[in-house]
Amino acid sequence: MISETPQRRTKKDVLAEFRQAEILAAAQGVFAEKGFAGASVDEIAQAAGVAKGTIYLYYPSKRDIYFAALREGLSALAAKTQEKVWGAETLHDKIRAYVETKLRYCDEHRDFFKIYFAELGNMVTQHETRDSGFEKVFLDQVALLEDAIRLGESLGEARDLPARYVAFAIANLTRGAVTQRLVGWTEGSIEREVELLVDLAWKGISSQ
Amino acid sequence: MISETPQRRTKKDVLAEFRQAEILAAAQGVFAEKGFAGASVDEIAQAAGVAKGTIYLYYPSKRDIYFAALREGLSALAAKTQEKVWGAETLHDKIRAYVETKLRYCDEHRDFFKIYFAELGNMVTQHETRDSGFEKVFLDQVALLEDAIRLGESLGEARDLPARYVAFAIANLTRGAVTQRLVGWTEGSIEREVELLVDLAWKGISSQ
DNA sequence: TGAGCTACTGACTGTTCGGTCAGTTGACTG
DNA sequence: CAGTCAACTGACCGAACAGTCAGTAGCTCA
Repeated sequence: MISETPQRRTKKDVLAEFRQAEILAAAQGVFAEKGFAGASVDEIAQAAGVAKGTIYLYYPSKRDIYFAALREGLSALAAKTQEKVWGAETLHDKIRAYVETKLRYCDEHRDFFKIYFAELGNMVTQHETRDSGFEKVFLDQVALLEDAIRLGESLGEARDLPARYVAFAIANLTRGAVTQRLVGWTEGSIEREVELLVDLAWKGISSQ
Repeated sequence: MISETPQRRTKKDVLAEFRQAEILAAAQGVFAEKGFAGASVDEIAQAAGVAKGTIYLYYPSKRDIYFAALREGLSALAAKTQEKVWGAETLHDKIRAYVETKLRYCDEHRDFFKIYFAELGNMVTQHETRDSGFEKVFLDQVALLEDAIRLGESLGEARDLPARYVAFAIANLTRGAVTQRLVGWTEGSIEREVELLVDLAWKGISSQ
């Protein structure tokens, strides 16, 4: 009996996790298409193939679904970016790793990125977003670059510049490029775009 | 009688314009603080010091107020930027003019910029925005830079690069810097920030 | 002074939608 | 097969809110 309880519990949890993931995926699609305000819980339920009540068995509110969708994609992206940047040797390669990871990830997770960038925009007006520990994840990404640049400077790879500003600049360059792809203003191979962006950034910061 | 009608009409129009502007200013404040969805028409009315019904005497819908607020600031910004960029001689000065105008304007019209950037973010998810002739104004700004860069290339000021990409890059750099200021991640004098950004961009694109 | 007119008001309406909960289904057990 | 239980359902509720319109205030002009 004592040994059975944890087993059943696990089985139940697996099912619950499956449902949660199912709902989350549906929600991501709907939010990406209509934005937070434009999406209704009924729509999400329909997309997930369940009744509205079921949604509320797994998430306490609409906002929670939204943040869950955001958090899921965001932490995966952050982890991947960190891995790639840390794995690169030189500053040049680190910058390429940063830009490339974001651009590729965007191509594979368009829905997530739509939500992500819409939310970044809303952070300016809606304060709620900023208190959700979500600002931090974004700033951590910048810090990743900042550290790399500091290191590069000390090794003489880059000229002496305020690392924080430069890190923001590269992050902004990348964010813009991704946005333009999402909106359809830019086309062409990712490789070429990465090349161009890294080239620009590198010329801007390298010590000759 | 025939000569009186246009006079009275003018007087009436002046009053109407005044009210419109009054409402618009109030709306800008409310939208900047709460975003489109978060703002209610009642709130705007209260901020403007009029009853809700009055709002609807001057604007047909909430969306229309929003777009009016956006359009007003946007066309002023676009005009000013164009003037400054066209007024500059060299490519280097044109880029500085672009960056500086935006950063200064942001400082003076924070409310407008909050709405502007929130909307740029929402353009990714909400298609309505994209059909409102509003996308064009943004792209025109980029085209301004693009032309300058093409000219600079032909004069040997800049190395040979796809002008459109570079124009987007500078626009993104600027947009990011302004966003960071709005959110409070960056401080310090505008002059210094302009210097840094232009320096980075220029090193990136100049022909040695 | 009072008739006419227009800018303005704010209570009201219809609708949308987040969230609830009494009831149903179906799997499992003894 | 009957009984139990948990996952699931969807009609329902109440709040929020965009937009309306009958009524008021106050100015103008005869």
